[in-house]
Parts: sequence; structure tokens; C-alpha cells
Amino acid sequence: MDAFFVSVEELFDPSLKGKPVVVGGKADQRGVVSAASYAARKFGVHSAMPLRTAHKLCPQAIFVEGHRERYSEYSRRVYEVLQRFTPRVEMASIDEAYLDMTGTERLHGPPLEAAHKLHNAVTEATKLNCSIGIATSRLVAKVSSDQAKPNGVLWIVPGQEADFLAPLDIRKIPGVGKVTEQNMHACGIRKVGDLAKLGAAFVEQRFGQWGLALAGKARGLDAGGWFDGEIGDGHDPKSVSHEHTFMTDTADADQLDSMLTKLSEKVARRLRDHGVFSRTVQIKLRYSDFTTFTRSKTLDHATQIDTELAEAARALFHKSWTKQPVRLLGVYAQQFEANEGQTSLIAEPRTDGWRKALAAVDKIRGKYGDDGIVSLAAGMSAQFRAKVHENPENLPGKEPAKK
DNA sequence: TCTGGGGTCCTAGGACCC
DNA sequence: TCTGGGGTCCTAGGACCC
Repeated sequence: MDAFFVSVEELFDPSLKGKPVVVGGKADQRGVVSAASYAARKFGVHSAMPLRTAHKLCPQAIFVEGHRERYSEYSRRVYEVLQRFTPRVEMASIDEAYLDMTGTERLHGPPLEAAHKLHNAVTEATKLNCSIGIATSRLVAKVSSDQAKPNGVLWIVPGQEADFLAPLDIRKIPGVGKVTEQNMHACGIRKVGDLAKLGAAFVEQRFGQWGLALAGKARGLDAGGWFDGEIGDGHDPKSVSHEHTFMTDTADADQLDSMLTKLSEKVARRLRDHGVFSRTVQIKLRYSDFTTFTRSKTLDHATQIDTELAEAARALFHKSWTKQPVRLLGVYAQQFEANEGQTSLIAEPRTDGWRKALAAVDKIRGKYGDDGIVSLAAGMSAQFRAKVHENPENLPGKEPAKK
């Protein structure tokens, strides 16, 4: 999709059309640009740029917080259209998808014809612009769709892949970021074609398996690699996380503890939604000078219970916190398992109590939204939290539940 | 200019096991 | 008195994507 977030905002507020618009937050907030309209890009504003920088570059830009639910809804609508063309659709992100069109020629015609039908169908269903790349591999299809923007269709005829890629800046290749670009420049590699000329041994030693596969691509070989897997079958998530950057850095232990609890609750809720149990808990800690640490702990059993995650997260935090002001906290769950596993010989009655309590909480949140129940634990003293952990019946106050 | 939040994948060292 | 080779798991960090 082209300038997806901005385009969706324009559907809801047509007065934004043609104006410099920045989605991501207010101009003076801590945060970065999620999406910029083409008018804003003219001023040098681009995604991932700090909002404050964007404001300086383009003071007249309209800054909007954005509406994730709207983007998800439109993403779903696009997916529905795509599925009418082939069952082998893979959403690569909220605004990108791969379609395996193998064997659909009789139904949809040759590649360009099929692409135009698809383009029209998406526009009709969503009133949004998109671009389509057609090729024999994901990598080339993705790069060609980028080259087709805005609102275009580009077909790389089989056999022409290497010639298409060769003159492009190395940075146009997904997977080549700032660091790899610098490394490649240091080797005199600026264009994809430059990679093709280098010896395989050198490329592998310097850029690993991935660079080797890319060099193969640049020579027109179907070299395989991560970008050539089967399209279709969505995969289960491998990690779930939440993080928060404070408006202003804080060294207040209570505030930090309560944030860890809040983040852990969100993570645990998502684990329950996915129906998985996590064995490894990780925290992220960023100080004012932006130095960032992660600390992780593998538990003796997998869990999806708020307090177990929160306890592990707080323990990890206090083990490494220097008492300096904190800019960001994050809680991550990974190493998923289908159930808790059998590690404890003694049944723990408290776990069962929590399971019931949390099921009720999830139900209320499902019905009344995430604010239907507010976290009591997050505002509790450590002592009281321990008491509630022993027995959820100790949870005080019926008001939030009633609400 | 002052740097979000959600993810994936890769590397590398050390512990531990056979 | 100098110490292998294979494997897996755990932990930390980092590049990259949207």
C-alpha cells in the first residue's frame, strides 16, 4: 500500500489531502514518524525520523497520532480482496503482502493483466492506492513493487532479474540497512551489480550466508535464502512484547515497578489470547544517554500468568538497575510452549486460582475494552502484591469489575 | 535532530552433556 | 601438566523490517 497510514487518515478527513501530514504523534512528543505524506516528504520528512526533527523541517505539517484500529481494519479489507485472487496470500506486514500466483493464469490471465485486475479490485474496495511488483521470487517482487511506487505496476520478466537489480543502490535491497550499506561501501560495493563481480569466498566471509545468496541473485541465480520460502501458511508468533518510553526519564522505583507490572500484564494477556505459554522472560532497560541493556531469564516452567511474568521481570530489573533515571522499559516473552510443562511435582493451588481470575478479567476486557478492568496490582505495594499473589481472593475492590 | 513500538533473524560465548 | 569433538541450551547483543 502507498503511504498507507496517511492515506487511511485522508479517507476519514479529506481535508488532509495534498497537505503535509505526519502520522506518529504530536510535534513535541518523544517518538518517531510512522508515515509521512508525499507533501511532507518534500521537506525531507521520512519515517523513523524523530517527531521533533520533522517539526523543525516542516513546521506547517499536520501531526496526527494515528489510529491503529483503522489501519488494521483496512489491512483486513485488502487481505479479503487478495484472497479472491489466490488462496496463497501472505501478509508480510500491515500494508504488504505476497501472492503466489502460480497456476492462476487461466483464471486471471497473464501477469500484467492479473496485476491490473488486482490493482483495480483493491482500489475499488478501499479507495486506497497500492503498487504491485511481479517477479519469480519474493525479493525481486518486493523490490519491483518499491520501484513501481506510487500507484504503479511493474513486471520483471523472467530472466531479467539480474539486469533489473544490477543498477540499483545496494540499500534498495531489503535486509541492507545503514550498517551493511557502510560495510559494503567500504568494500567498494555501491550497486547490486558490484556484488556480482566479487568472489563467493570473499562475500561469504564478509557478509555471511545472506550476502552470498544476494550475490547469487545479483548474478541472476535463484540462490534461495530467507526471501524464497513458500508463500502462504501464516506462522505462529515467536515472541510477544510491550515496551514504554516515559515522557520524562524517571528514577522513581515505584513508578518503574508499576510500569513493569503493567507491561507484564499486557504481555500475559496476549499470551493467553494466542493460547501459548512462555518459558523465557526478558526485560529491556534504556537510560537517559540511550545506552540499552537486555536481561533474560528462562523459567523452570512456561507461564501465561501476569504475576509470574511480572515477578520475573521485576527481579531481572532490580538485579541490574543502577538507580539512574530510566528512559524506557520493556517486557518480552519468548520460547513458547503449548502448555505449562511438568516440572513441579507439587501441584500449586494458587495457579488454578489465577487461571480462573484471569479468565474472568479477559472476558470483561473483551466485553468492555481494555479499560473495563484496570490493574490493581500495578498500583499496589510490594507487600500487598505478595499477598494477592498467594491468593487472588485477596484482590480488593469490586468497583472496576462492576464498571 | 535526539532518537517508538512491534516484531524476526543471526551471532557468539559459556555451560553442560555424551 | 596437557588436554577432542559433537551437540543443545542459555544469555546478550545487534541488524533490520514496517
